[in-house]
Amino acid sequence: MGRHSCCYKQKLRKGLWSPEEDEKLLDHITKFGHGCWSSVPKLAGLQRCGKSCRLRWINYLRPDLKRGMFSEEEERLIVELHAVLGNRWSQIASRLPGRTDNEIKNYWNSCIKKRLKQNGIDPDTHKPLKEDHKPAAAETGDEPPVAVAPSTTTPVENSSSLSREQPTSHNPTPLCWFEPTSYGSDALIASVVNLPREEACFQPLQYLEGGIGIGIMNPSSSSGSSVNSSGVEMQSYNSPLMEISGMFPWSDQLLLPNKGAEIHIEGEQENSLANHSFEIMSESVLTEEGWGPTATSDGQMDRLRSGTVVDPVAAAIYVGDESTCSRRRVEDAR
DNA sequence: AACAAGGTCAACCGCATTAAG
DNA sequence: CCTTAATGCGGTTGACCTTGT
Repeated sequence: MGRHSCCYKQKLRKGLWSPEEDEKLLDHITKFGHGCWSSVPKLAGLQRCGKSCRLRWINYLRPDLKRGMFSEEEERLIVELHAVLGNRWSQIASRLPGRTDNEIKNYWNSCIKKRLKQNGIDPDTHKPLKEDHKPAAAETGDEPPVAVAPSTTTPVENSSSLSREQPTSHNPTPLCWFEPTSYGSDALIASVVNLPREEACFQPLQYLEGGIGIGIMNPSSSSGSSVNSSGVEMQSYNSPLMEISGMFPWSDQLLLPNKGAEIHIEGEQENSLANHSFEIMSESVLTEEGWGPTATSDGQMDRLRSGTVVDPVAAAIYVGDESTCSRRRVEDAR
């Protein structure tokens, strides 16, 4: 255990990669693929250990890397995912196409962390810092606000410091979101979901385990509201089942090539139970074959497939045993 | 121009997990 | 089941760069 055996070998280069080394590695992997990493340096003619080659490929040479500055949307996503996942950089990276875990980790440590602190947010807990730790207003001055995970913000912060766009007909105001029952729990992970009433768009979250659930809540299943520790109004739902919901197990075709598969809820907004429909946007991903037998109840899947009509007061992507999921709706303060 | 301080980021280290024999 | 090798991940380091004095 412990150290990789190749680390003991002599005459292995360390440190920065030269352009020649990059070329050799790129050429080799382009032609033959990496296969077993420990054999790559020998086959590619490099005086490096396999581990070093792997890292160089993943973090620098891979052709699908995006590079360049992080967009505002990427930054917001990182903050939101970090609020749920903590320092699981590889899982966060899997949600940002073209970005590496190392890149995100560096960006977090050098930029986001600092800005969250300046905004009075503890980057570790994603909760407001204590009053005496907050910087003076003058100190927070010119830095643009960083997006804050919704589950951690107070209503005041929602209206003042979030860098979300203003609602328009194409970009409606997020109605609500969900909080996980506890960080690190797989029971419910949906805090990254903002639900525009008119045009909810979800992306399956690769890090979830067990499956993906899609559901729509009916206000009639609400058991009442309460105010959480951050002062955010929470709506509780008693019913273990939503009006329409289903659990779909992860499968390779869902996870690997189509991380960005989308599920839309679309339709005109009216206050009736008959004005919204599901549409599976990527049939190649969420094929019927790919849907598992663990649907919550008979009939619901058929309705979902055919684009059924419901009132999406709220929706969530969650995982695990549905019966253990406590779903909470957070009213948008705006 | 020279230096110091702070920031950035590529790469390494060491541990945990997984796979193979 | 045990051992060992391979792989993956997060934390850390240090070289290089930028900015301020």
